[in-house]
Amino acid sequence: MTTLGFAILGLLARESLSGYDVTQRMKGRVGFFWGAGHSQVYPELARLEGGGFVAHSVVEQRERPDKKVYEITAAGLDALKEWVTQPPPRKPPKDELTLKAYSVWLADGEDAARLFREEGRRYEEQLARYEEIRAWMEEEWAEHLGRPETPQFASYATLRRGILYEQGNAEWCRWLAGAVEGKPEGAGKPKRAKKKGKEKKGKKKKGA
Amino acid sequence: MTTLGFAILGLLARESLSGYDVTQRMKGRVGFFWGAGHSQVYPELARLEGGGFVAHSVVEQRERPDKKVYEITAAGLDALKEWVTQPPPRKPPKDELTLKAYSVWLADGEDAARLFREEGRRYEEQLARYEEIRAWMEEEWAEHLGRPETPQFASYATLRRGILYEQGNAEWCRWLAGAVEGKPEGAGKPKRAKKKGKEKKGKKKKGA
DNA sequence: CATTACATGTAACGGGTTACATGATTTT
DNA sequence: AAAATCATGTAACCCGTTACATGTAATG
Repeated sequence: MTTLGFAILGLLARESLSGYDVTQRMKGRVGFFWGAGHSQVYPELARLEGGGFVAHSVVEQRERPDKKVYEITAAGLDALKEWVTQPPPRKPPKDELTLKAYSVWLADGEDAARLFREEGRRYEEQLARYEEIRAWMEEEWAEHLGRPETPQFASYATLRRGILYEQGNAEWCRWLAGAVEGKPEGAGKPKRAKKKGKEKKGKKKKGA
Repeated sequence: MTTLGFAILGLLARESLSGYDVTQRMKGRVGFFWGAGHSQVYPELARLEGGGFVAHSVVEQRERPDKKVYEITAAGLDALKEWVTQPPPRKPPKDELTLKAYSVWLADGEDAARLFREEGRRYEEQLARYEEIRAWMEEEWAEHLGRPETPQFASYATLRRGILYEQGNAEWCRWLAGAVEGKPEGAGKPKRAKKKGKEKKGKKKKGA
């Protein structure tokens, strides 16, 4: 069973959904950090059904295409419960922005400052959206949030993870943007019309 | 050009390396959050060479296999500089632990608390390792850390990103472990019939 | 009249992981 | 003698993204 399978089971454990609906939640990835397109969802649902973890019933609709509504089975619930408390394989986080930071010493200071200021702003925007949802949850779901056996509590937990994540990113971007600002010359500032004649190298790279 | 290619160029911009050496840095992923095995590195180096971004020279060694030492070219440096300040495609973070949290309402409270306490401990361990490196850098590289044009500064920047990341994870795990602790048993349904043995008693004590 | 939403699939491609393959030297 | 380190590659497979493919019905 793949992680995507458990992601889908996690949705179906809360409510029965069509493949289309599952795809919508996966796109929005609100609350839980995983994603998938419909081209992954439909085959995975078929696989889950083949394994007996879900079952579908066709719902006929007037003036709309018929849809298959998937429901989690007892076996599916068992598998999901088992999986939840199993420690996940920890894989190194891959973050392209951090990778860029690793080579930021080669870039022009203003260009770099612009990048990290911009990215920081986006993280802050996402953070603001999360904080809104959080406020809504804390008001609307007040009774559930002390009860870890409710799906509302679980949603709140993933949201808090998201908030910490965006906060960390935003803070780091702000710091880095400030640090590289006003950095002395770099490469290709003026529309690459002409090459820089100046070299700032005090050090030289080795190699043959 | 792929992200992996830029990751390798980022290493070679600092020092010339053999494929084996590149693989070692990629495994350790210290400082910069990307990873790759040797089966990815060797073909990618060949592709980079085909594109004129790197060049190799064979270094013969007595009592050791010969090695190809790769050096970044001027074209490679240009491509890397160009890439550094380009905004990366932001893709939804995929985190399996957070996905588990989304379904934590189905799990037994003690099992869940154990998982998140354990994971939290690992994040704290990684954090401690990073803080050590940080202290070392701040002492050893004191002069470089105010100079964004040095590779040392860039390494320090990625380290700070790592510290924030681990802090966020650790804090979240601690909070969640506390919140699910003492959760009433049998959340969705009585469990115990399908447990594959009760090994939970012996809590692997590996303290020393 | 055109676009978006609803609704479900398959196919091609690319990147990443694991396994296959070889071989010398140093350490345990 | 066995295992780890140095050193370089290829092949198979899995997962995820993008594109191909089809069709109705609200909405603007």
